[in-house]
Amino acid sequence: MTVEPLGNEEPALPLRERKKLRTRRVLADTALRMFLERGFDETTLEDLVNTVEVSVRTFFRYYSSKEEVAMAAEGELWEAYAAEVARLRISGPVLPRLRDCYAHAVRGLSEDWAERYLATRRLAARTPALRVHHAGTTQDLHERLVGMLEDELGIDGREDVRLRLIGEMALASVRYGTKNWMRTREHRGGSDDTETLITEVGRAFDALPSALALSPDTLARSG
Amino acid sequence: MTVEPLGNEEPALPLRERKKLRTRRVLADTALRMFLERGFDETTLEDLVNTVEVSVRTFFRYYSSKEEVAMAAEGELWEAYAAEVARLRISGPVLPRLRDCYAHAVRGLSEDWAERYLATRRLAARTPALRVHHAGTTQDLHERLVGMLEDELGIDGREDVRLRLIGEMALASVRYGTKNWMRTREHRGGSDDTETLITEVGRAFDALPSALALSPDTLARSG
DNA sequence: TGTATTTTGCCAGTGACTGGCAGATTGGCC
DNA sequence: GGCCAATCTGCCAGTCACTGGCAAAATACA
Repeated sequence: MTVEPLGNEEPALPLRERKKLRTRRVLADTALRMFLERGFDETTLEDLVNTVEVSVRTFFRYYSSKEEVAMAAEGELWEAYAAEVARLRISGPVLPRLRDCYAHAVRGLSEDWAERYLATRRLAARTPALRVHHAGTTQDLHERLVGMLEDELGIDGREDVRLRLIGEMALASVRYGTKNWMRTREHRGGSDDTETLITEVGRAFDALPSALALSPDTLARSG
Repeated sequence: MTVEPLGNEEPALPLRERKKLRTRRVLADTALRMFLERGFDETTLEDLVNTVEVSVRTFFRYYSSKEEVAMAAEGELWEAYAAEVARLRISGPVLPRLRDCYAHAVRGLSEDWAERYLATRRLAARTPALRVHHAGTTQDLHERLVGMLEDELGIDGREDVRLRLIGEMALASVRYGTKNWMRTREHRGGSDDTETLITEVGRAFDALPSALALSPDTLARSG
């Protein structure tokens, strides 16, 4: 493998684990770069594994599909977000807690994550297959989050849809916050991407109640 | 093709068109039946086209993927829904209009649609590939609906997210209304499925404002 | 009945993905 | 350092979804 070491991180892990982590990372980075350069559909899996110098069989031991390796950065975010919500003990309003979980999750990711994520989402925006994959993983995340919250709060979703609606709101906030973040980064490559993303998503979260309250004429049941 | 005529419908259409419509329909019906019996992954496309007695090449002139033919009933619904919203001229509250569009769309579908749709959703519930496809088409529908509404209302989504939130609300209502409908039909095969579906989705629509209003403690920004 | 247009079937190919098995690499133990 | 067990990797052969091209069949229309 033509890879230089990634520097000092987790010297506690055994060699084998570090090597696996590195392969996983190189696969995702190389895939993202190649997909951005040549296009997702135009780049075959064989192109990728030849570049990284692993076999096709090995690739599928790290990622379950071509789409998954392309969206690896988003996968990291969803995992971190779900992990934050999993360790949540709730008392009080749910929505701001979900907002904080998102912020914590993003801050816990590696330093260059934001840049990779921006590139990932730009790629997905112009690749139908990745948009579908994105929609699927987002839906799965929603199910996981709501399921965990229902367990934690002892709520039966069959009878009370409010929690599910809050889940939709939270995901909508993440969606539109991220969309705005991408827009701000559209014409200028800025630093401090991570905090900007958190700010934008947090803004979308905070704007939710007022946005809903501000449109009684459009939201109200009958005028 | 071992197919009996479907009876008296649209005698105005030329023979060729009727034949195409019938092939399209037989493909979807047969696919749904085979997928339900043997499972989606276990049924190959070749199994399907052998049963219907068309070539693989012909299949792909009617449906763009194995997933699409499985979800054909949902595709009809999305098309009808989008068409209703397209012809909408808005003055007043948006959400109830979207609810009515949905009801009109469902009522305009063929008589046995509800049964096929129920079977389709049950199949999707146990088939990961179809859940992903469902998430993708739902996302696409959302984009289409919001785009049309923005054009109609002259709203720029970059500045005003409220319309997009209303779109999310509408789709959430359709989701949970449909889920409840599936639940009511779970243990008893009932007739009048179409009106029951409309009722359930309408109930979800109508419950939205109160559901949001009823949970100030969980929705409010800070207590 | 003849002709133009559309639809279909066949063929050969690409590319994503998988199971099985042999060989290489690593971790733990002496 | 050397050895065994566990794990990881690469190769092979195969399945299946999906596609372009071209010739044959079916249909519309005169």
